[in-house]
Amino acid sequence: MAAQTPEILTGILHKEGLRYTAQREAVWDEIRQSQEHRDAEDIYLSLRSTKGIQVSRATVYRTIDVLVKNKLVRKMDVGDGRCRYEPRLDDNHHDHMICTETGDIIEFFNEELELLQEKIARKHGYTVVRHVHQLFVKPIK
Amino acid sequence: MAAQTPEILTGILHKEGLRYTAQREAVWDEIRQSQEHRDAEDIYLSLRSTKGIQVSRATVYRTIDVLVKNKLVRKMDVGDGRCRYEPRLDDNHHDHMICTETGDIIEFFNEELELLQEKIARKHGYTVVRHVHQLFVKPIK
DNA sequence: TTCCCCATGAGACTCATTCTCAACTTGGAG
DNA sequence: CTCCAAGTTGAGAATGAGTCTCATGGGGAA
Repeated sequence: MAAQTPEILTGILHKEGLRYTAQREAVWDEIRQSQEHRDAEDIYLSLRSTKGIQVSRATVYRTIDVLVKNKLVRKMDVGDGRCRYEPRLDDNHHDHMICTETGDIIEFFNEELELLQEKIARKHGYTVVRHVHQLFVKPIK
Repeated sequence: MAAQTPEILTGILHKEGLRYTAQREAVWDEIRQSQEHRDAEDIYLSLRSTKGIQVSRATVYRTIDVLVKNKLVRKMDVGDGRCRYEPRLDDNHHDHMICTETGDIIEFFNEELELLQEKIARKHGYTVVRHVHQLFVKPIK
């Protein structure tokens, strides 16, 4: 699976008529190697400072767009003005729980919940295209 | 109920140590009288152009903050860069369904869903403080 | 090698929202 | 009634994430 990773990116870039460049690879690697839910500035700074890779904010954003469009990366808007990104490789759908005290982001998935959403939409004559579901929670003492 | 409305605002302002001003009343009236999910610019322009009330953007935002804090208004982030506001008077909690084709916003409430969320949070040692749940939907043909 | 188109970076730009600060009100104290 | 300290306001500057521009840089095909 890990061995396939580069091909996943090249395949997508090819499909989009885009070239495989060092910057695009670096951005994808940076997101892929992290389990965190990071914002664009984080990714940009990490590439630059920590890894010393020459890349611009514009390229980071542009590359992320491609990755999101092709489902290699999930984009989430926590409502604080900065979007977070997480790798979506071998990804099973899940939603997020955000701890209001620590900022921790916990992933969760519940089949029943998914079915219920579709059921609700249908009741109104719709079908669910996508959804945003975030639980802002606090620890039980 | 309608007769109580002014007192609701004065009470809240008093509790917050704020004065009851024409601008604050106008902003609350504007939001209260509408069933729509409107953005700040909408509210601002409506107050100015349509009703000819002298008010600034800063005051609109400042007043909305107070109203949101005191649960007279609900703030929702649809993810398109502008927050929407809706009155919360006599409000029963509900979530939103956004039609991806028309932009229509439909409200819904489902008890089972609410319980399920709390159950999920508890499973992780948390309790739900608030949540964001938006279904992006399209009509069934 | 040449040509052409794609890719990139720096910085300008957008746009919602927040902040600043001087001018204005106002509720009370006296 | 008058005055003052404190709360309010508006205009516009500032902020900040994200997007756009455009001149420069490469890379691949013939």
